[in-house]
Amino acid sequence: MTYRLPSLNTLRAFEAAARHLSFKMAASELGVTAGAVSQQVKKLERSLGVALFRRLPNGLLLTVEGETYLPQVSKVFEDLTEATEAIAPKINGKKFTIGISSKAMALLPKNWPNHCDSLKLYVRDSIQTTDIELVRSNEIDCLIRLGGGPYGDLALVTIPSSPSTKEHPEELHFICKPGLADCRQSKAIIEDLIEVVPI
Amino acid sequence: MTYRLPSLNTLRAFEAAARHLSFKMAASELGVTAGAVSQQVKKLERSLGVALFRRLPNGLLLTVEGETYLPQVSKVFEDLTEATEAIAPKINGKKFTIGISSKAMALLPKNWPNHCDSLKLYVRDSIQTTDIELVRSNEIDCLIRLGGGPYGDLALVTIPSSPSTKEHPEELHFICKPGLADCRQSKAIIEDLIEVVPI
DNA sequence: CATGGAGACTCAGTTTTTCTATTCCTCCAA
DNA sequence: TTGGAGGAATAGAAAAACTGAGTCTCCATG
Repeated sequence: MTYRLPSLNTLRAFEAAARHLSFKMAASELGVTAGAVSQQVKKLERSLGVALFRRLPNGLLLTVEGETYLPQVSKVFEDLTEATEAIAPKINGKKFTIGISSKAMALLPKNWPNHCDSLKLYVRDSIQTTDIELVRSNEIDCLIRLGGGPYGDLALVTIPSSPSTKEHPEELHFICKPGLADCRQSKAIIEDLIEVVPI
Repeated sequence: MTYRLPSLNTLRAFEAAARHLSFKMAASELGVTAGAVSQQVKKLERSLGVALFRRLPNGLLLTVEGETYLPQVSKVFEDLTEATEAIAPKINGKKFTIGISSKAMALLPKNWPNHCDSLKLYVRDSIQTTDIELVRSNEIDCLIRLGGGPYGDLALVTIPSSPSTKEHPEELHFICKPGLADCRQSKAIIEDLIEVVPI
C-alpha cells in the first residue's frame, strides 16, 4: 500500500500552530523561528489545496478543515510517540536527562525520581550553577535547581516550597528548552516534584 | 503536548522498506534511489538507537523492534491518509487524474468510472498516444490506453480483454509512476477495469 | 571454480529544502 | 498617534536529502 501523504514534517508545524493558535508559540515549541512555521504551514496548505488557518489581524483561527484535521493529526502523533517510545531506548540520541544540583537533591526524597524506567529518565546529580549551558547545548534535557536565573529564552517552571523566607526563597526551578516544557517527561517530573516537595 | 519524534520523513522510508523487505523496491515506490532509502533508514535507526532491520546477505529481515514498529507506523499512515483525504480537495496539487484514450473509452461502459467521487477521480478523455509524457510530468496520475509501449521506467498493469487476436491484442494498459502503482486509487481502478472489461 | 547478477553500503558532490534574519504590513490598545 | 504584537515576504545561508559511481558479499549458473 502506497500512501499519498503531505510532507510529514509540515504536519508538525501545523499541529503545533493549531494547538497554540499562534505561529510564534509553535515556533518556540519547535525551536525554530515563526517565519519557518509560517512557511511550513503554507506549504502544507498549498499541497492539500485547502486553507487550514484563517489569518485574522489579531491572531489565528482554524478553518473548518483545520478544525477537523487537528485532532486527527494530534492523535496520529500520540500513537506514533507511543509506538516509538516502546521500541526506542533513546529518542534523539538519549534518554530524557535530568540535571540536578546537590542542594535541590537534598530537598527531595532519597529514591527520587521513582519512575525512571517507565519515563526513561536519566539523572545526573551535582550539577553546577553554570550548567544551564548544558541545557542550551542539549547535553541535558532539563535542570532542577534552587532559585537563580535569569535563564534567557529557556522555559522555567517554579515549584514552590517551604521553608522559604522572603530573603531566601527556596523554590525549585525546573528549566528546559521551550520546546520540551510540556512533553510527557517534563510534565511527569513537574507533577512529581509538586507532590514530593515539602510545603 | 510536545512530541519527541524521529524525523517523520525517515519513517516513510522505513515503512516502505519494511513492507517490501527491500530497499530497492521501497526506493522504486518512493521514486528515489536505493541509496537514499538506505541513508534514511540508517538515520532513523541512529536516532532511535535501535536496529530495525537485520541485513542478511540474501536480503532484509526485520528485527523484533522493526517487527513491532512496522504495523504501528503503517496504521498511522493509514489514519493520516484517511484524515487527509477527508479534508483535502487535492493531494499533491490535484485529484487522482486519469488520462484515457478514445479507443479505450469506447471499450468501457458509458458511465465509467462509477466511483469518481469517493475515490476523488478526475477523468480526462481523448488522451493521445504520446501522452505518457503527461504521466512523467505529473500532469496526470495514470493513463489508460490500448496496448502500445514501451513505457520505460513507468509501471504497467495489463488488463486482458477480448476480442483480441494475436495480431491486434486489444489489451488495456494502465500506466503510472512506479510509486503510484498500488495506491488506493490505482488499485480500485484496476480492479474495476478487470470487472468491467468484456472478456 | 570462475563469473555474473542482485542488492546493500559508502562517499563525494550536487540539488533541494528548510531556516534565519530582516523588513514590511495590519490591527489593536494606550 | 504611537508603540507593540503577530503574521507575511524575501533573500541568502545552512542543513538535509538525493544521486551516481564504485565496492562488497552472496548466490546461482555454467
